[in-house]
Amino acid sequence: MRLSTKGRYAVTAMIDLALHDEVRPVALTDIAETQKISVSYLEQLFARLRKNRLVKGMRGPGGGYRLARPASEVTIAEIIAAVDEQIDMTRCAGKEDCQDGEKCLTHELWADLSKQLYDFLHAITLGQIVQWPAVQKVAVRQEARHRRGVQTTKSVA
Amino acid sequence: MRLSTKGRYAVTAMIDLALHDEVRPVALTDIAETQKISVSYLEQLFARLRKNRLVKGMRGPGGGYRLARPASEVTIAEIIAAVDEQIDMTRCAGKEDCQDGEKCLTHELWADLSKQLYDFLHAITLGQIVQWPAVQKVAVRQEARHRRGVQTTKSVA
DNA sequence: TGTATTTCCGACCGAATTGCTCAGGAATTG
DNA sequence: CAATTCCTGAGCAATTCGGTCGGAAATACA
Repeated sequence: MRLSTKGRYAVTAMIDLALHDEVRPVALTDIAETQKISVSYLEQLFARLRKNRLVKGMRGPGGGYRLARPASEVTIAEIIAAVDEQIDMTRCAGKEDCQDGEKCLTHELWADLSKQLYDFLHAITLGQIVQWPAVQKVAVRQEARHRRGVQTTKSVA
Repeated sequence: MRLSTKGRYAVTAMIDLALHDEVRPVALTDIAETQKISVSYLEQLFARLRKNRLVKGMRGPGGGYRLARPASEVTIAEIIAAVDEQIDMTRCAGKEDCQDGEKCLTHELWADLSKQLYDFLHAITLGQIVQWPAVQKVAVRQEARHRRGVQTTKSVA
């Protein structure tokens, strides 16, 4: 269980989807704008999210991404694990007896601690988060902006 | 709150200290051996741990590192925060109104989620971890090895 | 049918971080 | 004085982060 800006971007993007789910698909350009990161980078993240069946992509005009499952069934731990795509982590995982023929302290300990962390993040779903007051507040504001048809990017050809 | 191998090394090393505290200082060479990482890298980590008053260094033969406080008063969150030494994280922290004059969704949301994670890790102390069965088991084995004076590294010149 | 939109896909790239090496200085023990 | 161990700093290869570019495939709509 690793945790960096990558996971943060992914989680925030998923919240974005959860907020507008049932309304319309969310295009990556929208997310890129609100999150202030590039579309191409988001594409890489969403490729992994799609591979892990967390989102569904819909092409063409008016297209975008949707949650593949109800928000109440998607957990933070899943999202972070999907984009991290880590392989080994413990350096001695299975391949050799790292210390004296048995598992090392690092192995045992971190497995335990990591599991606790995972369980903690696995208990938090997108459905819960969209209910948080802070999120609700911003969501309403964003939706209002969208309905007004505001274009923050310059509409140059 | 970031979480990578760096934090993992630091936490595991601190556990090592907690296990042998009250007995003797632990030299970095010992930790480097059990964790299979270089002494110099550990020195860098411990420089930060020392700066954050989590450990005390004792020079000279028989020296090493000790916990600066009782194990029951040192939390995982502190350790990780000490070695991460992160600066900004949110890209828009304070310096500008990132969206429409108010804080952005990313900001609000991640602040909340990150705080929950921090609280969770702040509730786990080194004192608790050394009581875990898995840790106890390995600790006894390690201590036995140490008393026998076993040299796991080849004793070549 | 054509055109705009938007997901997909792959290659490549600069900057930061990770983990390490080397070289030496400062304190402490004996 | 000599060995040990912390302490400091410079530098370096590999990886990851976040991004750029160029295009292909699907879809909506005129």
